[in-house]
Amino acid sequence: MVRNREFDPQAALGQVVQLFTERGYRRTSMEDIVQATGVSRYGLYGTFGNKRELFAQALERYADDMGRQAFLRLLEPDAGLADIRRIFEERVLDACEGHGPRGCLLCQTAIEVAPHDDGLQEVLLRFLKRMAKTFAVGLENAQARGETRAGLDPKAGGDYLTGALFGLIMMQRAGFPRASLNAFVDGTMAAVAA
Amino acid sequence: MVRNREFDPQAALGQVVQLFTERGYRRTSMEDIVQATGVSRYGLYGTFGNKRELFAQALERYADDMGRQAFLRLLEPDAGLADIRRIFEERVLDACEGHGPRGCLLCQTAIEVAPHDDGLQEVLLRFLKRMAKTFAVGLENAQARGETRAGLDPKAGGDYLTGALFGLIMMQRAGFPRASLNAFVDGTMAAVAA
DNA sequence: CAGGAAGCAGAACGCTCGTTCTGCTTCGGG
DNA sequence: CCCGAAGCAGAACGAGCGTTCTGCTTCCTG
Repeated sequence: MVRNREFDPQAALGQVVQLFTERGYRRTSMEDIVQATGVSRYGLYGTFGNKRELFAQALERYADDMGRQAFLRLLEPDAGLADIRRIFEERVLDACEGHGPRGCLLCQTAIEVAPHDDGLQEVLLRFLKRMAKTFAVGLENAQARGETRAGLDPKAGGDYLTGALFGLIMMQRAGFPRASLNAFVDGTMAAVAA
Repeated sequence: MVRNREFDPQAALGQVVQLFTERGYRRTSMEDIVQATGVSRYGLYGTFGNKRELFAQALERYADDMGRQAFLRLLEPDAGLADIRRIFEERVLDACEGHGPRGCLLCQTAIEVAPHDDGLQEVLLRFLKRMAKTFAVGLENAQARGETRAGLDPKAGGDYLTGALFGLIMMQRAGFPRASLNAFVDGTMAAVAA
């Protein structure tokens, strides 16, 4: 060990996440990644392995960030439906304020990669199951305060909200106007609210 | 005009739809299409144009079939929530009975193609708007018979159901078990039912 | 029945991709 | 202070892609 690395792997991985999220797996070339991160091929292959492994690490990173930023508050006992709604609304705002729809790496993976890569399919499903469980905990908290509709099973509701979030993201990517996205969020909340 | 074509363009396009639906745009090569359809490159380029135009025609065909097969009955006056539910349930059965998840060309387009191709984005959005409108008509019919939840706006509900259908398909592609898919369908119907 | 326009199969072309290799630069340890 | 392990930039390679071209076959038309 003599010469030191000139780049920060975590920062580079963050930019890789963004690239894959916007363009998907096949449309993002290693050359694109070299350009965007400023890291040499040598550095990329030495630090992250090949393209597939790099994608896997980006996926892991994306899911971790998502869990930390958006979903953490659902685990607190005073969380409620408002916090669930906020996750959906932030997603809407995120795309409308920002420079066009930013996409979602989990969706990209589900559609483009997972059906052709059993390993990544397993990883993806693990993240989604965790997301569904977190939603379920949020619903339990909401239920304890009587916010949810009668007869709602929190576990089933967690699966439902997970799918609904992806439906929203899909509408975004397809180019639906903001009014339609808001209608979707309202409909989703109507499915679980009292 | 002397020598006759040896293939049926409509039959070939049907197989192309299947290929793009399963593998997506980038993962499907013209060589794959030649192999699957048995049509020569000459025939493909002469009849359909290049790959992008072929995809556009496959998308058109897919949306037409979808509209004809699943959505037509929603337009009849005696249609109701049961018919809407059946669209979702058929989608669930389709993937579970069949040979693995078949995917959805509209989802593939929304995720993989539309964000990078304004023309196809417009085509896609046109189909989805039509789908939302058809759902809305179905909801109006259901509303007239008092099946829908109080205060439901059929137009907003149509947008909601469109996004929900894509959420379901995404869950399918991600590998969610059938129980989760059923939970999603139940949740979706709970959002619109009385 | 013969000419030729149109369809066919497959070779070929130019390009881009993921990955590896090469020669140079850096800088801690003896 | 200099040796060499490790990082760097970019050339290079083999494979696969979308597309076009070539030589042959078919069969309607006059």
